[in-house]
Amino acid sequence: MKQSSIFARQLLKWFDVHGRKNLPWQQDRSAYRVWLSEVMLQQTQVATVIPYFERFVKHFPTVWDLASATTDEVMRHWAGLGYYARARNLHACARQVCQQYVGEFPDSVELLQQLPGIGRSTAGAIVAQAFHRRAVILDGNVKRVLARYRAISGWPGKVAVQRSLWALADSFTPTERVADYTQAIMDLGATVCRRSRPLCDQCPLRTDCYAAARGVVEHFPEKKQRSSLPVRETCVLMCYQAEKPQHIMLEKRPPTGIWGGLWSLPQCEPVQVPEDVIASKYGYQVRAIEEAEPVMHSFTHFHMRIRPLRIQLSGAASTVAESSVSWCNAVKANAYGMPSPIQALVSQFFETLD
DNA sequence: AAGCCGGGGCC
DNA sequence: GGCCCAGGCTT
Repeated sequence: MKQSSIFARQLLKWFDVHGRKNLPWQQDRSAYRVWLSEVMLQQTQVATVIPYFERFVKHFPTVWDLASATTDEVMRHWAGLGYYARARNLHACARQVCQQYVGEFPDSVELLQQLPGIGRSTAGAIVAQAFHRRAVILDGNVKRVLARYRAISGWPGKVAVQRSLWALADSFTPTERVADYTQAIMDLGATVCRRSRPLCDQCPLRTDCYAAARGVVEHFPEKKQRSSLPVRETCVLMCYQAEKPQHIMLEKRPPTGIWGGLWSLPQCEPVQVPEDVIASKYGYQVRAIEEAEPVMHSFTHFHMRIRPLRIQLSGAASTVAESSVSWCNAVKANAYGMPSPIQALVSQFFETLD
């Protein structure tokens, strides 16, 4: 038997036992309901979509109801789902279907794809699930299943990788039970062939899966390669008082996040006004600010451009009491656990003292 | 080809 | 707090 038919056969056998068959849009199937669910499910998880779908079909039972609604009314029912261009396209699509097709969705991928908000994969899903005609889908779940099954390397956003995945998807799509098949491969991707912690011991395709055979399932699909890491900018405040210039203000960072629990210099966003930050957060007035040369520091996922501001304070702290603040001098500096770039800046600060 | 849209789940 | 998600559209 051909490999391509083994794939569908094993998948459908699994679907008959473990597949999802009680989703709202699987009941009372019509092109309208399938289309609506597919658009809502673009980049949105099933559990999030369900209540929106039910409210939507209650208020707009047919494509005619949706087409004749106002934009505000449609947007109101979409509010909270995100990607609001989907709602605008949905409304435009409903109107076009009523005007151009007398309220009947066309049953071919080519015609469906010409409608707003319907791309290749959504068109395929509608054809397979609403019209029970053979059509190919390739959404995030299918991409993951296929990339692992055949160990397809490269990031799926690349055109060459997309072409390979579409070709694979096409070759595995059967001519019988296409509605169940498309649901099955999505269910497998969502529940077994998950992005993280896949349940390979429950997978019906395991014996023929290249990635599983090599023990590298979680290496697929590959992530987008970051050619240049993003650069974030922050200002560090090197605060000292004229009366005791040998001390610098340190602040203990929150226990979680970047540099969690370490001592560091107070920070602010480049868009903030340091004078305001110091007054409101630490209760000091500023006498003078001098900006030093920026320092670069690299993390795994981004670069940080640190702009040191040497700030002379005037007067004592007013009402604001910061328990997480400490005044550090050159002798005590070693006793503070500081991130290396901050450590370097603090040492540099003490070296430049008279 | 790459950026954008967005709220929510998950780690 | 980052990454990803039943993608499609724009530049």
